[in-house]
Amino acid sequence: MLDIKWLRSHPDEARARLRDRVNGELLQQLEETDTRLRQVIQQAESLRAQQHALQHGGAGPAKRSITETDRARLRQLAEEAKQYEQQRRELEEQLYGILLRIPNLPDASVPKGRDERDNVEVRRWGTPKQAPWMRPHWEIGASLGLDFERAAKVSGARFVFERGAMARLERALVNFMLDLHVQQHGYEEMFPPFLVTREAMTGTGQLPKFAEDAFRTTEDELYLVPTAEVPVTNYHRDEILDGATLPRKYVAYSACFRREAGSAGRDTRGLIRMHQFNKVEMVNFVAPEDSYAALEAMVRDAEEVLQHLQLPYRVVALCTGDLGFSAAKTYDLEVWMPTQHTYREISSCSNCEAFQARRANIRFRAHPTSKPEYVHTLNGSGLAVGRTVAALLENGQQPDGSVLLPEALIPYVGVDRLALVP
RNA sequence: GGAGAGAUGGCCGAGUUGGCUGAAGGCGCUCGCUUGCUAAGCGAGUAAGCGAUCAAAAAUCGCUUCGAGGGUUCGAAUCCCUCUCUCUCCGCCA
Repeated sequence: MLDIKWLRSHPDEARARLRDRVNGELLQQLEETDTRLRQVIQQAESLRAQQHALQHGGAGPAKRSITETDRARLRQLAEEAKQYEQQRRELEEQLYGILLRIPNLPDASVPKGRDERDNVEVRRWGTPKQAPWMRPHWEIGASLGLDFERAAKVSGARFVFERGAMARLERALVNFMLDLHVQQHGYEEMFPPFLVTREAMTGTGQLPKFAEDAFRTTEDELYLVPTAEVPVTNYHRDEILDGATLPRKYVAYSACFRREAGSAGRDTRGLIRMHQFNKVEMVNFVAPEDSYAALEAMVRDAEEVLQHLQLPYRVVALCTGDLGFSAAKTYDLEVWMPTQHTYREISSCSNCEAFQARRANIRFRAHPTSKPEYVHTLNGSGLAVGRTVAALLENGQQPDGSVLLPEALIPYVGVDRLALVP
């Protein structure tokens, strides 16, 4: 959510900076509603002030005895004030509804552009391999413990069973990533709930605009988390944090659930686009002046996972048109996929500035006596585990159909290669 | 799921015959003083949000907020209703 006061005083700048992200009509509606609301607020408050003046008769405590004429007048004032309050509530709701649908402002450093083709590559690491004999990960995986057919029988499309060493690899990756971030990068491990309320989903920006992407339980109106970002960011909802405790860096594993509405036909094979996948997520709460340095650090933290896994990748700065709803700036990490001859997203690290903090009401005091201000929140995958498995299979495959595992993973998996499941 | 108790400011905790309570007291925190360190002591201060005046800040004025929503009343932390959450006991369960 953007700051209404800022929008009020910078209508033209808002329009210009949001041009690639929102149509101008919404901003027009916002201005009109805001103007009407402020008129109504003034009228309602002046009526209340009159009421109080009559009750108190100047300074001091309220009068215990009130004359009949005053009482009649007060009754009338109360009635009028009630009507304005009603209008005020309605307008506030409207205004809030509009604000919740306006995406974040891109930072000045974000490249201008319409879609992913305008994203800017920042750097590369590792040497991509490709060879004619290499096979896509779902083919290699079929004999190594990836079972999509039975998953379809049990759960439908876009689910998977993993068996044996493959299942162990999945679990090993989670542990490896968590250990790395906790031991080397100073994160605190957190284990979050996988079902969250509508308020939590609104706090991070998944709702109200993207309801069709989420799985929802109908009885209780709880949502399956699409990412641990949702529970972990909302962990500090409605809190005023002590500035001395910033930055707070959390890392959490969670299963992630996404309906993938609108992506029919895309990435239908393999582990790339699932309804359920595992992810290790980093979340930072930082003071505003530190958030861009924190974003760079977070990207490096995610990159280090790929480096330990010996997976070639590149870092991409998303352009204004490709930015997610809540993000002011985002770097994607894209891992090399030999059989697709391209880099595929495996991590996304974003600085949301105060956008989520304003929605979720997360503030801090720089000093014990200073006014509360909104924190900046950041989140980044570190990494998406399913896609990491896919990348390991494709990049580590051998001509005999086995898969060599990177050194760093061997203690976690217990073997140095995935070989045929008998 | 059944029965009972509760929800007040950064924290703890008074206040339930409706008005003088935005809210006692304590802790914490900030500033100052004091004691040769530490600890302690003394004094002052210390909620948030919104609106108006203002170029802006500061300041001032006004409004709102005692879990949430609604009701009674000129007036509600205090009375009534609904909901949410927490705690205790019972049941069930990994």
